[in-house]
Amino acid sequence: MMRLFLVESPTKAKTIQKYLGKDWKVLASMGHIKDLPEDELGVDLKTLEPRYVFVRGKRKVWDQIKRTAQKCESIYIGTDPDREGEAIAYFLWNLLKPLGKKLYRVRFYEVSKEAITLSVQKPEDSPNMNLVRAQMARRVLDRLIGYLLSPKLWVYLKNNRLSVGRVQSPALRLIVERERQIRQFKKKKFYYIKAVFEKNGHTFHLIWDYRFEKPENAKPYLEKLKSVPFEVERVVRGKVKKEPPKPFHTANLQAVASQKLGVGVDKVQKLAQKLYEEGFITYPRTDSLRMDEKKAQEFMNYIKKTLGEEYVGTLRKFKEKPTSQGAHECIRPVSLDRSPTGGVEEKLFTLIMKRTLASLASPALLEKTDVVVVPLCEPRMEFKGQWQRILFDGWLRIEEEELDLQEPPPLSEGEILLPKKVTLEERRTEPPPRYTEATLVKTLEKLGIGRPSTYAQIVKTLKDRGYVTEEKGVLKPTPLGEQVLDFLEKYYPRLVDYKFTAYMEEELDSVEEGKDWKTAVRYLFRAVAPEEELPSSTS
DNA sequence: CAGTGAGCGAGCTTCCGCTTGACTT
Repeated sequence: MMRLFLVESPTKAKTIQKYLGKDWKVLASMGHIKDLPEDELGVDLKTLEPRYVFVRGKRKVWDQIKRTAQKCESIYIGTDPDREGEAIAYFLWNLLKPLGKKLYRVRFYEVSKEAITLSVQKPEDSPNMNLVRAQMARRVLDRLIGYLLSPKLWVYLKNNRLSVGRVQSPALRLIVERERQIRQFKKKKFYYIKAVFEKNGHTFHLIWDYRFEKPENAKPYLEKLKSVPFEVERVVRGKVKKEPPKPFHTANLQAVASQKLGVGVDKVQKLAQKLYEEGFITYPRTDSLRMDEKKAQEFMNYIKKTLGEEYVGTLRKFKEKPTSQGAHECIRPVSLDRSPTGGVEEKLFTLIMKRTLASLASPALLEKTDVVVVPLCEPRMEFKGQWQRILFDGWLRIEEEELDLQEPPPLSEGEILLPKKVTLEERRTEPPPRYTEATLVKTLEKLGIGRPSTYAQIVKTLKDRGYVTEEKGVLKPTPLGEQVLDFLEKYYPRLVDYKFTAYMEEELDSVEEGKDWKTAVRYLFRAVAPEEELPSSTS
């Protein structure tokens, strides 16, 4: 008699099928099977009880699973061990229960033969209901906010296609707020004095770190400095370690790759998905920085073989963010033996490979030199400069990161110098830069807004709604986007308050520890929309 | 009798997050 094993993704199913062999049938749910209905609220406002229906097109998937299940003696549900995966497991469990077969929930944290076999040997008797309820809490709160508050906006701005949401609205605020900072920003010119020296054919300059508002103010100093010798007061050399970068996860990869390859984050995600499906890289939607120990060892051996022992670093453990769900590994090559050839795909793979290897390589060692030179006159003006050079390149050798490095000037303390020239430099203060898709995604991740599978989607939603435009990769709010934010700041300020959204996360997370999910949702929704009528629980 | 306006109801729209492949632009 066969046994059935269920996972979320077909690619994973194929791999696991190979590990488990012929006595098993491995099928994929393709994500969520059941969800709230699309065309109505789907939540009872009195009881907060959600009404779940088949996701469009998933009835077929379920039929296939059911047919197979009937032929099997037992069923193992191996969806991802995170909040969403647990919810998928729960719905599968409820659908399968009537079949009267033996049901198990299994968890594994990497797709390897050992991990799968072990999980099957130690199955659990039910889904983790705290995790399931935590997912429901988020789902229902997001639905209430989205479907009850968006219509307010339709009335207010007379446009039935507008939307607000727990994720998109704070993202909109980031972009609008930055635009307002830029608009208010007054560019200010300022001036500073630069002294150029030459020694042994080595030309270098030092700067007096004092800002003049008007060039006239600098004049007396400039005059004085023209004919004055300088004394080298300090030459301080120190060694600085430059640690290797962390490996990639989704947010990181989108930010770095879209910048380096000059493509949008959605394109990066599509390419990564393709590399994943072709077996070149690990799962591309992850918030984990974890790396399989054996794989890391293999990569380090490769570094040793190609660059030498001294380039081998360590496998570091990174503190997982509280939002991290830990179901996957970082994004890394599956193997160094196979790589795609040609096109942007190869470039993306190379980027991932280099970052992966670099993360396991040894730190670079830099020599930092601080120089202070003082003119022999009053008042005391400290001219400073800083140089860095590489003593040992370490991981830099792999990533080939461009560093602005120059040889320090050959100076020793007490030495007297005559400047070649002393000039007044003009600069202006610059406003903060607008967000690009890449920097927005990074900021969202930092604020804990959104999930790896939706980062690219968030930007698209804001564009689709006409809230922001993108020109030359730069995001700007439209007048409509600004109106929407005005509306939110006026009527639902907490929805666009980063501190409150962080607090919301905390409250929702407490459901995972066993707090009643409906209480949390009711409380949070009331906090966001106090005017909104949400009847108290009657029970 | 033709044209107007109020009132009503139906239909469409909206969230976030998980996953591909079958569609269209």
